[in-house]
Amino acid sequence: MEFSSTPAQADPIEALLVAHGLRRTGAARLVLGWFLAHPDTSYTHAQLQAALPGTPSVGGAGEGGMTLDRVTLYRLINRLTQVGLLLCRVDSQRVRSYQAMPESVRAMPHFECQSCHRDSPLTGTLQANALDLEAAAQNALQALKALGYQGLSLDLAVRGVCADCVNAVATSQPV
Amino acid sequence: MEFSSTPAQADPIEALLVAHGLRRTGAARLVLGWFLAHPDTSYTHAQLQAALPGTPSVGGAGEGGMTLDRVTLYRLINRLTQVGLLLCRVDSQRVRSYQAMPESVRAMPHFECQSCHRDSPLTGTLQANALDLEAAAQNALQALKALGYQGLSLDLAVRGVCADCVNAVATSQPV
DNA sequence: AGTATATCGCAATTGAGTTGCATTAACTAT
DNA sequence: ATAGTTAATGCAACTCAATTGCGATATACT
Repeated sequence: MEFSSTPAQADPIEALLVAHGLRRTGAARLVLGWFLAHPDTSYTHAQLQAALPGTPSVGGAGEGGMTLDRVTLYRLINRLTQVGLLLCRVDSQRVRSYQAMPESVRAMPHFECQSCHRDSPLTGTLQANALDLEAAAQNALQALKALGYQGLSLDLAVRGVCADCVNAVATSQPV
Repeated sequence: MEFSSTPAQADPIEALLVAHGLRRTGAARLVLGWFLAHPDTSYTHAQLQAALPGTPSVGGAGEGGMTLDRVTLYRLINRLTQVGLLLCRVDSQRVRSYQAMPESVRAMPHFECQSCHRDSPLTGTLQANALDLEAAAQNALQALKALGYQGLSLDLAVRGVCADCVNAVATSQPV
């Protein structure tokens, strides 16, 4: 309903939805639109629901003001993920976070401390090494794409105990 | 209690425990011993409790026969992980799995399908690429070790939608 | 020995995510 | 446009890995 009754989708968001076999509902437009408007930013289900216009606060975003049901949002992001529109990660605290599937593949190497559960990106010297990794990874990605895989993304996680926690253990308390 | 009252630990398992500030309890010896006896094998909490001697079935493993409490096992593997004796991963279904922290770093690249949630190791052509990745990764690891990080492990995850699921979406049902 | 403190075991709780089902809205064929 | 089909929504109840509180034990320290 609303206005343009034309089944032809000028809107790129709606075009993506139909191209992936999903219906053009208000919720789907809202959520996919949000992710596309915030590339390279990942949201947990809770963060997304808080960020999405509809709740209280800020106000004048795009849509009206109705809140999206918790379960509806869960099912929607599941659908978007299953068709490859979203990228889903599970963090070290077992919470899923989602972001728009990136166009180009980036390695984004990060370190997860198994003691304090901090997750920090590898920087400095490590980032330089990361670039090598990224280059090497591109080849693997190309091979997968050739096999018909879609929406690929690379996650390089280094796990261990960070220097802070190693020291903290020596003097008792974890950091 | 029991026998050797010598605080000096001939047992390498007990040596590891004390070296990491943990007490030499029966549970700790049992669990750490199990992990060390099964390198490169990862267990979820449930799998570990089932595998550990003490329950019913098989019988003559090592210790007596008393079952380990669920919560005790949770806390024990948490402690072992925090000091770097265990490596902990969270799979795509949000379940943690643990294994003995490997000596040498291996990349073990794997693919996680976001639709069917299958997690398969990269093989064949992809494995060749993986070796490049591994080589590149070693440098990053060395850098971290130099900074005082401990018990490092590398996880290379490729995420996307596998060819099966891409086809399945076209004809409706996910695989 | 005697004391301090990890660790254990049990019960109850948390919290992300799921499932069932009746209702509503979007697509599809007439 | 109009009726029929099927997906998406919303609510309540549920699952399940993991955590927390706390009294009871077992290790470690002096």
